[in-house]
Amino acid sequence: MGSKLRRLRGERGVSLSELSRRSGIGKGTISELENDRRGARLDTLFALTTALDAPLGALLVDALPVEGASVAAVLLGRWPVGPHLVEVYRATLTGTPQDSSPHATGVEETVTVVRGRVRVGPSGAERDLDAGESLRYRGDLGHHFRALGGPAEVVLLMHYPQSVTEEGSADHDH
Amino acid sequence: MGSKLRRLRGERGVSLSELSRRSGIGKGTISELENDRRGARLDTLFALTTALDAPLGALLVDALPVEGASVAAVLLGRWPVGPHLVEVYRATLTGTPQDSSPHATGVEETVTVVRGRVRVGPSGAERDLDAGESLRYRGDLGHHFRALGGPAEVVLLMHYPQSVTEEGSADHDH
DNA sequence: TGCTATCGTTCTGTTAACAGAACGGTGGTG
DNA sequence: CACCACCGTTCTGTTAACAGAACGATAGCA
Repeated sequence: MGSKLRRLRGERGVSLSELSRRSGIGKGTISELENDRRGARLDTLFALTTALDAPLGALLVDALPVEGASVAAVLLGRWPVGPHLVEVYRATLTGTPQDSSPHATGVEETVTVVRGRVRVGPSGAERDLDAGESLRYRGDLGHHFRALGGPAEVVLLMHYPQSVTEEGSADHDH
Repeated sequence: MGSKLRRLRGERGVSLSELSRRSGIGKGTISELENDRRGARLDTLFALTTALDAPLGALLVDALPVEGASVAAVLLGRWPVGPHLVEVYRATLTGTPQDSSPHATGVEETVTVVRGRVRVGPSGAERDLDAGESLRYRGDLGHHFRALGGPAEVVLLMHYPQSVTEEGSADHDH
């Protein structure tokens, strides 16, 4: 978790001391959190993410592992639906085209565009979506992501046929 | 937060002592958490939600306030997109038809069905959706939710024209 | 070269989150 | 009634999360 906090702070270009000032959390505390020398209380994490203008989830879960440099994704939720598993991501797409290698068989994806314009879909059958539009396609074929014009934001719903993924941990090893 | 934990535990029909056994968290601890006599550490909340087979978010955020008895919704994420505000909910619909009074003007909703079959849309223009299908409609008109057959599960994306809603808090009053 | 500012880490004392025991309350059974 | 099993709350001692000070390191500037 500490690495996520450090990365988040780095992205914002904010020093540890300044984050301490903004959030009201002692800077020794933040330092030890970033170095995984401590677990954190919920209110502490909330104060930090608020000061960094980030959702709490950014610290709690891992980014989508399969996607590449032009997709930054944050897991919003994951739960079982019968024998299946559903994951919801909030993702930001940059202009660079992004090939996504096929996922496990049976995976279906639903993309809903929140901002911008996106070209997405299985290779050879891409479609262009404007903000507000949705597209559903099979994720077990190769497919593309690409923002048209400026950067775009989408909500990505992944539907896995069985819960092969292991349950996430609070990674509080200490 | 304590009330959410207590409600969650009640829904599962599990006693405080048994939750303590399952989660490895002392039952005095759980009792005081439920009565808001304490703040919690992240690893504690994670152990509890895991034992209750619920997502962490179920404890952190409030349920959708506008909807009624036949819709149980959990906020998965909320973030600003330019001047707008986007919210993503995971919702469970029971068979009873649910009228939703119009939201503020400009609100758009996107429903993606995850499980079951759902009749949804603005009054007079409902459509039936199977698992995997999506529908987008204006939320500032009256509209209906209704599971067909068994209970259904959907992901609900709300798109507000401006961020009127206040920022959530970790409600750690103490 | 000093002086100062800011960085991130480590140290110190306080506070509170925690486990587990002790407690009172309630319902079932002989 | 006594006895028992379990419930949820309150109490007690330990541990660690926290604020803030002290520290060394690095950089800018006269």
